[in-house]
Amino acid sequence: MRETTKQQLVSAASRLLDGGGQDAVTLRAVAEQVGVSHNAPYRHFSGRSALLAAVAERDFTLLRQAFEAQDEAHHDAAAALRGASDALIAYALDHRARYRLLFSDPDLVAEASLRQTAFGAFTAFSRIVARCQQSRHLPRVDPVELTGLIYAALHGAIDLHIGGRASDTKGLASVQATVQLLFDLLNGAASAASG
Amino acid sequence: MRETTKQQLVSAASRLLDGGGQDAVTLRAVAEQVGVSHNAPYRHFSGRSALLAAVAERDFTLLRQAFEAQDEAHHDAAAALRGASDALIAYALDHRARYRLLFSDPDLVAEASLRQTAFGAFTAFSRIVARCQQSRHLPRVDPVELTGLIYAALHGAIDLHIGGRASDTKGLASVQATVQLLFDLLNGAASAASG
DNA sequence: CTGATGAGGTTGACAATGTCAACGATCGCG
DNA sequence: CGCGATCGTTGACATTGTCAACCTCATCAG
Repeated sequence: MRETTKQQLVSAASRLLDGGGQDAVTLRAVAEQVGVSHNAPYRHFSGRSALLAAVAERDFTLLRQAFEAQDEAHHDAAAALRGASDALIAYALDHRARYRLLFSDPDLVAEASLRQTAFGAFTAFSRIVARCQQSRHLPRVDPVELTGLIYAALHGAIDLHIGGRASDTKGLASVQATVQLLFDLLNGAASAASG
Repeated sequence: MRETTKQQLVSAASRLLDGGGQDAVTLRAVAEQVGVSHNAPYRHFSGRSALLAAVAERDFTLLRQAFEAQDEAHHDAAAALRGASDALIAYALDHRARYRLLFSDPDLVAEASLRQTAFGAFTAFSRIVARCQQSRHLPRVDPVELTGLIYAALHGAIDLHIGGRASDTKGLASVQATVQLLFDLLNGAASAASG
């Protein structure tokens, strides 16, 4: 068996999301892509938002795995942090509408299981941050608070960039430069405190 | 004259946005609130997105004014920065859907004049950041980059909080705590570099 | 074998909504 | 007076999410 209809629906929704944004993801278009009738999705999802939640859940899991992979791939904690950040940035810029769905969609908070999955990605990221604190690349403040700060800065930089709310002149460099600046300054603060 | 129909439409849209989120802002509901027919809005706006853009434009101007007010009200640059941040946070938490419209809506980038207005708010904020650099409360790196970082962290913390993507257990404190941590660490980095 | 059961799919309908087209009033101005 | 513009109205239409009713067919108890 290749892919169940349910999985096909999720894949089709992801594709439409990448192609034309949120508005392009109509249940009817999704159904047509899979080759079923306009009401078939209701056999697998309670409605449109449940389908989008499934897309988000899948991608949050992929992100968590990407973070874990970076954590394991790098002996140097700072390199792991850069790798995880770059992975998130790359995902966001390659799949803007999907990124927005995961991190900014207001209607998605309802599903409790999705919040759990989202928190899983956050937790994987936090482990890398904690390693950086151990190796004194980051200041030794409350690890959860610090992860929250870095995660927020990353998300904010990405989101403002995607939305064209910031300077807008500098392209991809802008996000990476902002994040790099944060890491440099935090590194400076860590050195100041420990040295 | 109290308020032109056009202004009433913008106000009604804001109200609906606050009350029921993006989805509640249907052109028909807006028209009904104002007491005109379902097609009257088209005499003032080219369509739904143009109406939302007008809402965003008005609020961006209000935010810019709030930033400028904080800049002028505080002799201490650090206090001005805190005041401006608190103003943004308060606005965001009081008007979540509106905040999302201004800072995260993907369909709003089209309007060029709106980007200008959004940039105006950013610029007002950047002046406060520059003052903090002068008084050595913030490290003396590129002012635009630093403003971008702080703005991104602020937005990210707010957005993740509104969306319930972060720890979620700590309420309003979470956003303020995250921002405060950033300011403390940046202050530490500034002292390390200059002292 | 048979017949009930349930999962997965289909067709048809409906209400809400954004948008377009055509029509109408009201007022300033030649 | 009459003309045009501004503002508003009514009516219609396509799209879309969603519900209800029906179909089909594999599975499985008896």
